[in-house]
Amino acid sequence: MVKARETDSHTREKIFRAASEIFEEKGYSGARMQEVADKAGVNKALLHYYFRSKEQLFKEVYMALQKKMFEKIISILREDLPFKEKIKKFLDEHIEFMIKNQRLPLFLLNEMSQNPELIESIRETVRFNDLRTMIYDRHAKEMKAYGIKKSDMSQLMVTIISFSVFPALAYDMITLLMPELKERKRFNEYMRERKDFASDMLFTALKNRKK
Amino acid sequence: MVKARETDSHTREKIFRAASEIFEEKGYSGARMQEVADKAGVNKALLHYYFRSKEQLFKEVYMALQKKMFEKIISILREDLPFKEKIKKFLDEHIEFMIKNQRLPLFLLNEMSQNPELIESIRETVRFNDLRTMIYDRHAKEMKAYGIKKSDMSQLMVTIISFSVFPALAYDMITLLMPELKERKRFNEYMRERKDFASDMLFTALKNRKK
DNA sequence: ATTAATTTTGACCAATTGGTTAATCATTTT
DNA sequence: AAAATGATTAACCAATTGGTCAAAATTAAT
Repeated sequence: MVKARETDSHTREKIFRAASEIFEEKGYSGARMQEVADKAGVNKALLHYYFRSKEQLFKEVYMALQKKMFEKIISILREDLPFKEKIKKFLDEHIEFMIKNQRLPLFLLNEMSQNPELIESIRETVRFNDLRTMIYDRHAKEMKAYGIKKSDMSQLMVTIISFSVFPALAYDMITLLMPELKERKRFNEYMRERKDFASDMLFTALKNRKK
Repeated sequence: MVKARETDSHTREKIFRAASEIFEEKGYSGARMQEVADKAGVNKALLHYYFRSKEQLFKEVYMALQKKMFEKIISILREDLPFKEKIKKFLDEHIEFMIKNQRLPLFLLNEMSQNPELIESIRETVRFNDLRTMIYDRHAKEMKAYGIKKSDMSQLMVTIISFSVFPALAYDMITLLMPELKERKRFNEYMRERKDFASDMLFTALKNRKK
């Protein structure tokens, strides 16, 4: 039984993964340490051995998930592409990301609202100053061509992000109005349809906007 | 026999209001019966006297809040107005509604995802069959003029709703990117700006859409 | 092989939490 | 005024939950 010392970090990892799933599904206050232990297949005392407390374990999980979310958004926006290409790529990749991580944004927003001090912790792991300025300055020429002012950027960015994030967030509300989307496959199709829908709507509006 | 003393419904009402606030803020699993009692200024046993259990109290609160949310959306969409007016009115009224009820959608979506059997309960209090069909059929002519097909309605409706709901849902994420919006006053301004932004974007896109 | 260090466990603890109950207080009815 | 009914409370209770600890099991070092 050379079960080896690899179990060291292996066990910690198992716990972390189980905790991630359970916290993401039930939130901090809904999650139970015993359930995490069961899912990880270890004794509950081990959770405290590797991660002092529920709060610590949660914080580590939260930070990782927060990083996952924001890094995805920011890395795409940072890329060196023409504006239109960049937005299209964002919609494509981020909608795929939301398909694979449907529960992620609801979890994050909920915990943020529950625990305001968590919010700023993102700055420890991901750097982003004023994304508006960054994007606006980088695409100065194109912005001018579209007649976009810096002050328009706030509405614009929220709108673009909402195209991909909102359906993931509001899944349960949407499927109430459109029950056929409850089927996973149909919902994913719907999300992928949304790539072109959003891109068309956005750029048609920009191209023809009134001064 | 005179219908009991005024305190009857008064106390029940106080508890219900306190519970509404606390559930909306902390969710089912984060809320404590003792805290509700304190906020209502009554003994904890009274909560059980008027509402059997935490679950019952929660369900009553949830149903009321759910009704509040959906009735607002649906009542506007039902009104007898030309399509464009209707959408503009929706954006106006619903954005004002979201300003006054910022936490409402996050609460609802969270509880729905936590407790799937709650979702369908809406049908007990608010009637809405297929909103898409209802709206599409009612505005058949205008839809044709815009070149909108019935199959476009799903994306369109989600997009329109997201204009008002997403900023309320994603408030904490948005203020992370735009810290100046943390000030309540500025955020409300931002929301009101959004009425015209959304309406312009939507109708410019519709008017110029490619076949 | 022995010892030392690390990891894992079961049994236990104290605090919290939803819920109950019997007594008290207030109001209405007779 | 007394009895009856309803509202309110303090004191408990049982279950759950995060957390601890000493012993056992496993792995590494001597």
